[in-house]
Amino acid sequence: MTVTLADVAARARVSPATVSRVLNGNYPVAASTRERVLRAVDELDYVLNGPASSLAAATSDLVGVLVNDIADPFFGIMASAAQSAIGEGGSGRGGGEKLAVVCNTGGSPERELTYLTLLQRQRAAAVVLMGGSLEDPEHLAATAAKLAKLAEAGTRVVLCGRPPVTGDANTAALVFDNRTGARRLTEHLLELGHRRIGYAAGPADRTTTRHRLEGHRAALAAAGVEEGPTVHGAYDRQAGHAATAELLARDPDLTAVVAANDTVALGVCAALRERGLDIPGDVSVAGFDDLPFSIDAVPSLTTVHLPLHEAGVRAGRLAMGTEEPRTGGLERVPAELVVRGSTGRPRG
Amino acid sequence: MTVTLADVAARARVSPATVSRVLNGNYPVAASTRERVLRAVDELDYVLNGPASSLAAATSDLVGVLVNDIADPFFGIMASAAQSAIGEGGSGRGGGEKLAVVCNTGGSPERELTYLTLLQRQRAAAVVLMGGSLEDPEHLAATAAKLAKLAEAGTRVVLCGRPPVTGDANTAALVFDNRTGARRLTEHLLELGHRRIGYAAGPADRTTTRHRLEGHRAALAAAGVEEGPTVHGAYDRQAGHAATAELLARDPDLTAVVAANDTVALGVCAALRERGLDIPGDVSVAGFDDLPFSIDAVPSLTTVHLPLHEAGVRAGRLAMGTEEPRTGGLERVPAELVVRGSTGRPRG
DNA sequence: GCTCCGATAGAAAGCGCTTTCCATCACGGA
DNA sequence: TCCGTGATGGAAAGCGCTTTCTATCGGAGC
Repeated sequence: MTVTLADVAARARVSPATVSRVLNGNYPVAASTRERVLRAVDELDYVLNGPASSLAAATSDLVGVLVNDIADPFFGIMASAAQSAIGEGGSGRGGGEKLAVVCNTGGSPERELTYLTLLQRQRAAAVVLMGGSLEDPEHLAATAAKLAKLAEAGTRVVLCGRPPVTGDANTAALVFDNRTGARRLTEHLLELGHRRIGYAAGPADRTTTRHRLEGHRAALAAAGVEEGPTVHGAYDRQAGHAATAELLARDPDLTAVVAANDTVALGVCAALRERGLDIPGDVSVAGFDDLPFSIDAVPSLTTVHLPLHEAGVRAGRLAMGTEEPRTGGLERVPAELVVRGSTGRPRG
Repeated sequence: MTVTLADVAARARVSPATVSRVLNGNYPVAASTRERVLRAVDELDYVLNGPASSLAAATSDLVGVLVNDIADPFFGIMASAAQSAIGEGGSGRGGGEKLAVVCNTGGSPERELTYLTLLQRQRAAAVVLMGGSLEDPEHLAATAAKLAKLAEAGTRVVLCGRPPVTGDANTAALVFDNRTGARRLTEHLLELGHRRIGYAAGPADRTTTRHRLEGHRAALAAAGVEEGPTVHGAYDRQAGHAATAELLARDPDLTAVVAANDTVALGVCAALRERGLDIPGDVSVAGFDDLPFSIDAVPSLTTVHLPLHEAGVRAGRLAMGTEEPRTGGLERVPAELVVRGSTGRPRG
C-alpha cells in the first residue's frame, strides 16, 4: 500500500542501497543513476519512512524544544527563533531537514521529565530546555540524571535561561543575567528617590524568581534601603493584580512596585488604577523581559530588555551543532534596563 | 551500550515477546511475570526505542500541531490547550503517552508543507493545523493533496480555525465564526453613531482576513453606510501603527478604526495617541480575539471574544480520537462581542 | 482417567531502512 | 598485454521492536 524504498529501487532499476545513498547523499552515485532514482521517487511520490530510517541509522532528526508556557510570548519568541535557526541549519542526515518540535511543560517538573523521556525514546538529535527550572533538589537531581543520559546517548543538550546542572560535554547553557538586570532596575528606582518598593515576584522556588529577587535585594542592600514587602505568584496578570492588593495591604505607603515580568506588571497597573492610583504619579511600576506589548502599555513600561530572539537563535544553532559552545559551556546573556513612562519620581 | 528489550527479557528470564506485551499491555500476562518484567525495566533503566517500536507497529505516538506564529499568544493559547488535551488523553499504544509537538510555520505555505511531509515521514498519529491559511489556489490544492494523503495513511487530520479543504473522513474542522463576530463588532460601532470607520486588516489573501472583512462589510451594507479605507498588514503592533497613519491620510475624519486583532489594535492605539488623539474621545478602536492583555490595555479594548482555549482542547481531543467529530466534520465556534472602554460615541 | 479448553509464554518472521563489505568495470601505467 | 586502482553499484546483515502462530500446562467436564 505505501510506497517503500524497495519500490523506488525496482522502478529505477537499481538496488535499495543505491536509493538510500541518493537520498542521503553521503556516498558517490553517478549523476545519471541519481537522476533516474530521483525521477522514480517523484513518480511514485515516495516518502521516507522516518522510524525505519531512524532505527537503522540510530538517530533521528527530531530536535525537542521544551518551554514552560507556550502561551507566554516570552517563550514563544525564543522558541520561534530557535525553531527557525534549527529549520534552516541542515548539514545533517536526511537532507538536513531537522524537525524542531516544541513541547509545553507547563512548568511542571513531571511533564518535563516525561517529555525528556519521550524525546529520548525518539532518539532526538538535540534537546533545548527553555526557561528557569524548579529548585527542588530532588527534581534537580532527576533532571540532571536524565540530561546526562541523553548527552551520553549522543543527544545534544542546550539550556536556555537556566543554569547548567551538569558539567557534561555535549551540553551548553545560555543564562540571562537576571541578577544584574534586576539590580539595575531597582537602582533606577532608588535613583528616582523611591524608598518603599514592593515586589510582585514570580513563583517561589524557581531559579529565575530567585535571581531577579537577589538582584533587587543587592541593589537595596548597597543603598542601605530596607526591603519592602514581597509577594509570590504565577507569571500572569491575575497574579500581579492579586499581589498588588497584598502589597498595598502590607505597606500602604509604597511608591513603587517591581513586577516579576511585564505580564505581571500589567496586572499590577490594572489593580493600581482600580484604586484610583496614578502611574507613575502615585506609584511607579516596572516590569521585566521587555515583551513587545510593554511599549504599548499606558504608560509604557519601564522594564529590563532581554534579547529573547537572539538567545533563541543561538540556542537553536547550538542544538544544531552549527555553532560551538564557549569553553566551559556557559554563556551569559546581558540584560539591559529600558526606562519608559511607568516609573518616575515619587511625590513629595 | 544502550539497554534493549532483549536485555530486559534476559534479566527477567522471559522472552522479548513477553516484555513487549507487558509494556504495551494489550495481552494477558500473569501478574507475577509482569512484576518481574517491570522490576527488570526499572533496574536496567530501560527506555523503549521509539523508532523501532513505530516501525514494527506502523504508527507513532507523535501528534503534530502546526501554528502560523508561535510567538503570538493567539496560537500559544490554542496550542497549549491542545497539547494538554493530547497529553492527558491516552488509551493508545505505548502507555498512551502521545507526544504533542508544535511546529511553527511562520505562516509560510512552504514551511507548512515541509512540516507536513516531515510528520508524514514520522507516521504521525494525528496532525492539527491551527489558524487561517493562504487562499492561493495552488497552495490550497497542494495542501489538500497532502492532507488527503495523510488521512489516507491513517493520520487523523484536524483543522482549527481554517475552513476544510477536503471532505475526507478522518478529517475534522473547527472554524471560528469570524464573519459574525466581525459583523457584530461593526454593528456595535454603527449603533454608537460611527459613520467613518477605517479598517486595519490582516495580511491579504488569508482566510481569516477575508472572513473578518466580509463581516465588517456586511454590517456596513446592511446599514447603508459607505465603506471607509482599508489597509492590509501583518498581525503585529507595527502593522497597526503603520496602518493608522495610512488610514488617517486617506480619511482624516475617521471616528473609528477596526483592527485585524488585538495586537494590531495596540499599535493603532499607540499611533493615535502619538497624534494626540484621545481614545475613544476622538477615535474609537476595536480589536479581535480578546487576548489576555486586551483587558489591561488603556483604555481596555472592545473586541470579539474567541474561545481559544476551548477550541484548542476540542481540537486536541479530536486529534486523539477521544471525541468524535460532528457529522459532516465541520464545527462552528461562536465569536462573541465584548464591549469595553476603547469604543464610544463619536464627538458631535 | 482422559480429552478439551482457557490462560500464558515462546519462536520467529518481518517492519523499511542503512551500511559494511564485496564485486565490477573501465582505465592508465609498466 | 596485464594488473593495480578509483569509481560505482549490489548483497546482505542487521537496527530493536511487534505480532502472529504455536506450544505448554493445569484444570473442568464427561
